Amino acid sequence: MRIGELSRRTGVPTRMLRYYEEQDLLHPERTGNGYRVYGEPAVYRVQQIRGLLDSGLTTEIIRRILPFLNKPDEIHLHPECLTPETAALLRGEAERIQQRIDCLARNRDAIHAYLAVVQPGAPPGPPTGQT
Amino acid sequence: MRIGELSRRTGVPTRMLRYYEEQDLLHPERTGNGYRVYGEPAVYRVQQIRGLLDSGLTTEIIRRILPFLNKPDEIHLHPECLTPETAALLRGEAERIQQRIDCLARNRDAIHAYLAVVQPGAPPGPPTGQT
DNA sequence: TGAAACGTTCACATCAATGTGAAGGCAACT
DNA sequence: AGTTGCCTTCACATTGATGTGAACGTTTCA
Repeated sequence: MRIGELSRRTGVPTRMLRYYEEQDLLHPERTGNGYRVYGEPAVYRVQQIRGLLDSGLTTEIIRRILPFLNKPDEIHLHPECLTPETAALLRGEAERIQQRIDCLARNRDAIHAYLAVVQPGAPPGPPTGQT
Repeated sequence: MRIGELSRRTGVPTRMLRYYEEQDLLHPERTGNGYRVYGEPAVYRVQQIRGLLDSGLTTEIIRRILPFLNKPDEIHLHPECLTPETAALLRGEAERIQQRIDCLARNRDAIHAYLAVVQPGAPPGPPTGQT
């Protein structure tokens, strides 16, 4: 698919898709006339990038860990490609990610606890409780 | 304590502490000569702000949810203070936070799965495994 | 008293992510 | 052929979070 369709399917402006490519996060093919062409997996990949950016990771970090973030059933990188430095980087980032998770979970719980106190009877789950 | 000590104890530059105040996230007292004076709870509050900022929340969002993020044992806001709009905001933000958590957890797991495949024998936990 | 360490405000600079628009080529359909 | 819509690159602007420094008052301590 071309950039427009990818944009529509992900909700990410084309400007950003080009930016992510410039940042080495996406690597679309090109047709004869220079148009970018993306494969189907690009949709998930873009969503993944967006989620990580939204969670405070920088494009630089994402670029470095993205190659290792695929499903284990499609591990294409041979272990030889993993230098000790890279392993340390991955462990370090996993830890920083965990810290974010802890912080977010703490505050999510605090919000739910507050709502539970002032509005007993509304479950903390998906139901928005409009009615 | 004054701004310098708070900075030392949190690792956050004084510049940022002043900025957070400008953004209405901190509200220190002032001494006669204009010096900011922070209470002990400010330490935790600054760490909380940092964690949330680091996790992708903006100062604007933090400002709006911060009053509700304290321990339930010190709930000072009467339920009357909670308008339906505020409740909806809180639920919405809790959901956005949950999405971040899910995304981060997914990718943390992917990193651990990768490490487990290429380096069997190293636990995914805290031990950095330098030796 | 004078230096050192701290505080204040104000202002300008940077950096990453994103918005926006110009100028032009390509594709499809009427 | 012309119009409409998508694509290209280039470039400048904005926004939020930070860095940095000037100019100046305060506290502390030798």
